Amino acid sequence: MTGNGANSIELLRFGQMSSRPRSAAKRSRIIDIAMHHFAENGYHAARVGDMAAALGIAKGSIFQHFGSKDGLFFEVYKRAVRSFPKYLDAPAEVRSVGFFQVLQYWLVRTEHLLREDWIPYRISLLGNYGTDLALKREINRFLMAEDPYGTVAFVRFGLERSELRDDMDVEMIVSILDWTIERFQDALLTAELDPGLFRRQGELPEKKEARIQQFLSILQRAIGAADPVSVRPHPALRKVSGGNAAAKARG
Amino acid sequence: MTGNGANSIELLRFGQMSSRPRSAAKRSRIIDIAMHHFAENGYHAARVGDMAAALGIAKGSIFQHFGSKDGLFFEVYKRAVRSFPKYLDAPAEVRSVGFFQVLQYWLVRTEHLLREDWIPYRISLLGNYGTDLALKREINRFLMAEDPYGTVAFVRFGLERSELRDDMDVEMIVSILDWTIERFQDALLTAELDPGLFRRQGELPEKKEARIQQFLSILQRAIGAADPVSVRPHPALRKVSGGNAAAKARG
DNA sequence: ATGCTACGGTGACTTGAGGTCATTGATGAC
DNA sequence: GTCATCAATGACCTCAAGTCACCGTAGCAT
Repeated sequence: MTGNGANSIELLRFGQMSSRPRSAAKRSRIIDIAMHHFAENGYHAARVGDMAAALGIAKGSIFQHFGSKDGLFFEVYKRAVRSFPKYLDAPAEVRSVGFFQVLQYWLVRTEHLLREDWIPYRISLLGNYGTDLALKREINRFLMAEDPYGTVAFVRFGLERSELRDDMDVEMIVSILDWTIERFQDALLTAELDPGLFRRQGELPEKKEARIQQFLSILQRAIGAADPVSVRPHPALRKVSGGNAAAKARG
Repeated sequence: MTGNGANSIELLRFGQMSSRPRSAAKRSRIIDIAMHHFAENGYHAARVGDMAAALGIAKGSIFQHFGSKDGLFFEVYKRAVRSFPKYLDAPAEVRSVGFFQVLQYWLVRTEHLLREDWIPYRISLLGNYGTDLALKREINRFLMAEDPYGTVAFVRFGLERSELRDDMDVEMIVSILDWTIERFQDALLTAELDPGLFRRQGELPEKKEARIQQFLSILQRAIGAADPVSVRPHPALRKVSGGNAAAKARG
C-alpha cells in the first residue's frame, strides 16, 4: 500500500480515529464484507477465505481481528441488530395514538424495511436459528444486556399510558412481546425470503394485512389492559387515548 | 460380531423386520448413539467418527445409511420429537376439565419429563436453534407435515368445547400456541440445562409455578373464548359468536 | 536522519472433520 | 457348491478453520 499517510489523514476527517485508527477502520470494513457474505451464503457456506479475498487482505488478518469465525459473526450480528429501529422510534404522531398503534406501525412497515435492506434481517435470522447453541447463548446475553429493539422501554411506555396490564411482571410482558413479535415477523417475512422456513402465514398481500390485525387483536387481549378505553386520569401523565387499537383495527 | 443369526431372530420377534431387517436394526442403533452424542456435545462438536467408534463400526457405514451428518441429525431429531407426548395424551380426567387444564398439566409436567429424560429435549433444542437454516427448513417442513405434538387436534378439541375463540383462523391459533409454548418451555427449562440461553424466567421453583399461572392466564385471554365458564355443548359446534371477548375479559 | 521497537499483516502450514469409493466379505437363492 | 447382491470397510480425499514464524512499516528516541 502506498498512500498510508493520506489514508490516515482522510480517516481523521471522518473523526473515526480512536487510539487505534487503522484498526478500527479495517475492522469495520471486514464486518461490512462479512455481513454480505453471511447474508448471501448462510453461516456455514460463508468462507472466511472468500471474505479475505474480497477485501484483498490475508485470511490470517481476519482471525487476528476477530479470533474466530464465530467471533466475526457475532460482531456482524451486533451491527445488524443495532441497525434496526427501536419501537419508540416510531413517528411522534403514531406514538401519541398509543402502544398498539406503534406495534401495528412496525408490523406493517417491517416488510418495506425488509425490501429496502434485507441483509441485516437475514443476519438476525441466522443468529436466531442458524448457527450454534454456544453462539446463540452469547447472542441472547447481548440481546438481554442491550435490548436493541427497546422492548423494555416500549413496555414501560405502554404501562405508563395504562394500555398494558399492570398485574404482571414487566419481564413477563417483555418476554411475550419479544417471542411473539419475533416469530410473527419471521413468519411474515420468510415466506418470501426463505419459503418453507416457517409455518406459512398469509402468502397473499391482502391476507397479510388481515393477519396483522388478527395478531394485534390477540396481543391486545393477551397483554392489553382490561378496559383500554377508560384510561385512568393520572394527573401527571394524562395522555388521553385516541381510542383503542383493536377497535380501530376492526373498523 | 458373532451372534448375527440370533440377532436377526430376536428382531423377528419384535416384528421390526421389513425387507431390510439388519439395515433397519442398524439404522436404529446408529440413531440411538448419535442422539446421545448430539445431545451431549451439540451439533458441531459431535463427531461422526466418534459415533462410529462407539458403535464399533466404520464411519463410512454411517454415511452410507444417512448420506450426511445433516441427514443423520434429521433422523435423530425426528425420533426425539416423536418420543414426546401429544397434547391430547393427557389423562382423560384432565382432558375432561378442559383445554387450559391440559395446557397446565403439560407445562407443570414438562420439567419432570425433562429430568427423566433430557436427551430428546436437548435434541429438539438443537434442531430449533443450533444447526443450520437449510436443515431448519427441513425440520419445519416435517413439523408442519406431521404435527408431532398434535397441536392442530388439540386446538380443534378446544374449539369443539367452545373454549377457544372461533373468530380466528385455526392456523393462527395453532401458530400462536406453537410459538409461545415452545419459547416458554425453553425459557423454563434451559435455565438449568443451558444457563443464559434464554431470557431467564423464574429461577426459583416457587416462582416457576407463578410464571406458569401467569402465562396460562395470558394465553387464555389471548386465544380463549370470551366467557370460558359457560361451555355451551353446541350440537353443531359451529360459529357460536361469543360477543366481544375483550369487554368480558375481566370477568 | 538513523536506528529501535512494537505491532499489524502475511501466507504457507497444520489440523481435523465431513465425505467418497474401490474392495471385501457375508447372505441367501438356486 | 456357486453365484449375485449388497452392506461394511477403511484408506483416502477435500476443504475450510485456525496457527505462527516472519516481515514491513509507523512512530519514537536519540
